[in-house]
Amino acid sequence: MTTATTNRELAPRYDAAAVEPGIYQRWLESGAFTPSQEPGAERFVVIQPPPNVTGALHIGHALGSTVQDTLVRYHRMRGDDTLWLPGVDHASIAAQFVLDQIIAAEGETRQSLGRERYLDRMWRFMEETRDYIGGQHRRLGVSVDWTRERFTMDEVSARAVRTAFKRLWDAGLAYRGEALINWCPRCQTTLSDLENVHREEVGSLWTIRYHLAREDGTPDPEAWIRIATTRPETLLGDVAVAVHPKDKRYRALVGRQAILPFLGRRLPIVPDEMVDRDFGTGAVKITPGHDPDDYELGKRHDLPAISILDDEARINDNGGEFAGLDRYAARRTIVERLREMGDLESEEPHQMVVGHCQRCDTVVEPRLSVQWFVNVKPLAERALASVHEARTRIVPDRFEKVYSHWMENIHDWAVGRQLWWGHRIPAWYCPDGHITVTDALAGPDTCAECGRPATELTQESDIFDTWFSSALWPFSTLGWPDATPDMARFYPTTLMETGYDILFFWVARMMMMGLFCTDIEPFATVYLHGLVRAQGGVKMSKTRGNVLDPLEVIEELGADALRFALVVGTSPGADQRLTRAKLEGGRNFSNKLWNAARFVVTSRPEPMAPPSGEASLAERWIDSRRAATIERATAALDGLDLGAYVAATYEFAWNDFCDWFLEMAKVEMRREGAAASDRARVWRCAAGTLADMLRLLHPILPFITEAIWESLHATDGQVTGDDQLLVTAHWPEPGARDLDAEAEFSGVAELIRSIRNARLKSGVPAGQRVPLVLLAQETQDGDRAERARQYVEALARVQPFTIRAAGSVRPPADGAMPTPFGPAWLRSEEEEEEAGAATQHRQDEKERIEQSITRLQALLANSDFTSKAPAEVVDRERNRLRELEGELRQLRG
RNA sequence: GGGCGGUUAGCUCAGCUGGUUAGAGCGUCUCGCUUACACCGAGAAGGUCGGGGGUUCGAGCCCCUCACCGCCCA
Repeated sequence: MTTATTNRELAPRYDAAAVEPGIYQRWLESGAFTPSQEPGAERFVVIQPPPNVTGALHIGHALGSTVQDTLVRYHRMRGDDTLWLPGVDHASIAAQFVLDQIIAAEGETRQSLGRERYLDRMWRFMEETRDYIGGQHRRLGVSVDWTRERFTMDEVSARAVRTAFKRLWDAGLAYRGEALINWCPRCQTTLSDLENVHREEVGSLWTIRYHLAREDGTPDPEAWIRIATTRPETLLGDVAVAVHPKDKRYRALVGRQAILPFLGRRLPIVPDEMVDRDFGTGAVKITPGHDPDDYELGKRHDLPAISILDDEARINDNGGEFAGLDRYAARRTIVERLREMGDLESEEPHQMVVGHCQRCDTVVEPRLSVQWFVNVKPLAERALASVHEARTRIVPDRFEKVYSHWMENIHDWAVGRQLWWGHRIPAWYCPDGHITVTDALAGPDTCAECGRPATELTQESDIFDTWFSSALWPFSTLGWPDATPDMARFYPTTLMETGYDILFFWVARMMMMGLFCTDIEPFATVYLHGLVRAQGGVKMSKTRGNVLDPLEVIEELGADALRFALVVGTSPGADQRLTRAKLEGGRNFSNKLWNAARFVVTSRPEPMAPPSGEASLAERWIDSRRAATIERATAALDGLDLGAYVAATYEFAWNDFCDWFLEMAKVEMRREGAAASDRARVWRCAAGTLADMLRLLHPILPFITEAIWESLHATDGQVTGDDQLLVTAHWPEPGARDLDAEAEFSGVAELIRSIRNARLKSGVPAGQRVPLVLLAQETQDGDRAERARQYVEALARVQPFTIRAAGSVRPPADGAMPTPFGPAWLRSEEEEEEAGAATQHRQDEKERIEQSITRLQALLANSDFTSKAPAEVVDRERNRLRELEGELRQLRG
């Protein structure tokens, strides 16, 4: 019957690269990823965090997608109405950063192309990267519903953005106003506080003399106040000098004026509590146009704010003779000039914190500007209550504190960006200064205040911060603001899975905007995963050259291996190190499964007799282990603990199924004279267990389990049932545990392990069969040992295996090894020679047992323990002591 | 400065509401091609659970304190 075997021929090594792509195609064709409406089914809805269209997915994306896919596949198998909706984010500042570099290589700039051509170019660029990202996702195996794929720049999203903004405007929460904002001179745009990344740097602290003004307003060459600054170039924008009101050194100077070098401006010396007396000289220059603290102080003292820098951080016309110099050139020049004038007292190295552009790392410039803001305080209050009142749960829960702290100290959100790629703010200005905000995609017909026709209105050129559209993602993707069927069916969503590093950027804002727009929390649970680091705990970065490209890993080791490695041994919210060894562990596990399946598939009895007869110990035991594993795995997945889920299924597959059950099943199936019906029954058990194992492992290892499922289905359709594809097969039910079988098995396994150990210690060649005598303690031990005979003989290579009743034979003079059934020794009854090496082993054993006995006796003699500890704990210790005493008796023979 | 997390075997990490002798993978050592798998099998060695103090019959787990590493916020 060669046809059957060639049909099922499987290579001895699993080749993931050859198998995986075809499987993904089959899933797509089956439509498995599109939710099938099951009336009354539980819902499980995940909206995928949209990766930036700017580049490729990195290993962090792979982690998020693996976690989501694992949970989604699990819920799909449970029969839930499951939707995982994919999409990408337009990432305006990041996208422009990348595209600017591309066109720079062609000798173009954003400005030289102009807005329209630049945006055309952007759309083309985006199509390419989007395809690449989609391809990466497919290789990873994501079971997203591609028919619902969204983009933050598509029209549905555009409507959502406009509608949300209009509502904020109508509610008085959106406003346009002047404020000191974070400006990136390279990206040429405002940044939100979150995009301004603070970092410690070593700079200088300069001490400068500001001469005091004489009566006639001219500087007094003999009198000055010493101010300390880290940014001398900003003195061009100084409007005052501030000192602490209680600082005795300067009390006499308060109310007088100093003269600004170069420009001659009179600077009042003002008292303010903000000033740190211990910093520098205790006197600080005040530059409201270029420092947030000074800006606040300026408002308190009614001081003007002067801007001295242009868009590119060059000194503007307010800087007099320094106009046109770059900020750093201006700093050098000004310091030099002060030195020449004798007004520079000192320059010292100074540790300070400097803000950098999150995207391009340029030093951010605080700058006075008119901007669009959203007052998010009222939204934050609701978002805070949602978490406090547990309508949304954050996992792990320690992040609730981080979330709360941020929400409680929230600042207005600068939502405008001076960029081109993004949603343009839907505000129109009329020549009279009126502002019209509309949610109509076509724009307003007339000025909302004076009725001027649209032709006379001009639209705001700023666009929205990308995170503004991202904040609407959980419902804009489902068709909001329209009451679409998907909104009704899938909103609010079940789970938001993302990295803790964007808790503020994104999760917090989704909560706020979700509540504001839809009056309900956008998701029930937020699951935050940790960072994936390289070996040694360092961040992966291109400059370090330690990045792992998901596609390369997938091509070399398989998507399943990558998925496994990303989840094994992790706990929620914790950072992890991804190493080569872990990835290989994933591949090795795949190969193990492959070979176990290969054995099952190829060992099917041909022809197949009707299975019958009583289940063997191996069958009863593996059934019970399977039940236990299903319980563990299910509980772990329900608790979002993927590390525990993988551990449970891995142990079951490798230790229980492969190492023990299959070896025992071989014994039964290969036993000479075994009835065909027994062989059939054992095989069905093996195949059925394998099938459930595949179900259990499918969420984390979707490709290989599907591949094996296919061959199992072809081998014996009865095992796989009606389910042609594993992806839509049902999650297994635990069934009953068989604790008797588990107890009996552990005795047998213990016996086998003892014999193997003794063999090795005695130097018996591995292939050689050894005689073994077992002295059964009690009659039932003899029965159990007899039942275990076939396993012991095969798995411990024993021949002959002699079982005797206690007292019928004398153990050898050097003692015996203790086993759960009684003392045993590796000699036939006739043999009397010493197995010398074993003696030391037994001596070690004896000492170990005696120590434990002493410890337990002391414990049980302690009346505090016996009276205060729970009864079952005390009983357990008593039993343990009894067992140990038994073992010791055996050892002594 | 405030907050959070971490410190468990050589490495990477688990360890549930405190309850037997603290586990896994990799690595190491000893055997082994026993017809699923050497990307494997069998066996073994390896830990004063960061230091100190406390609570408790009992602490890797709870409390206090110190040290070091990392992150977030200001």
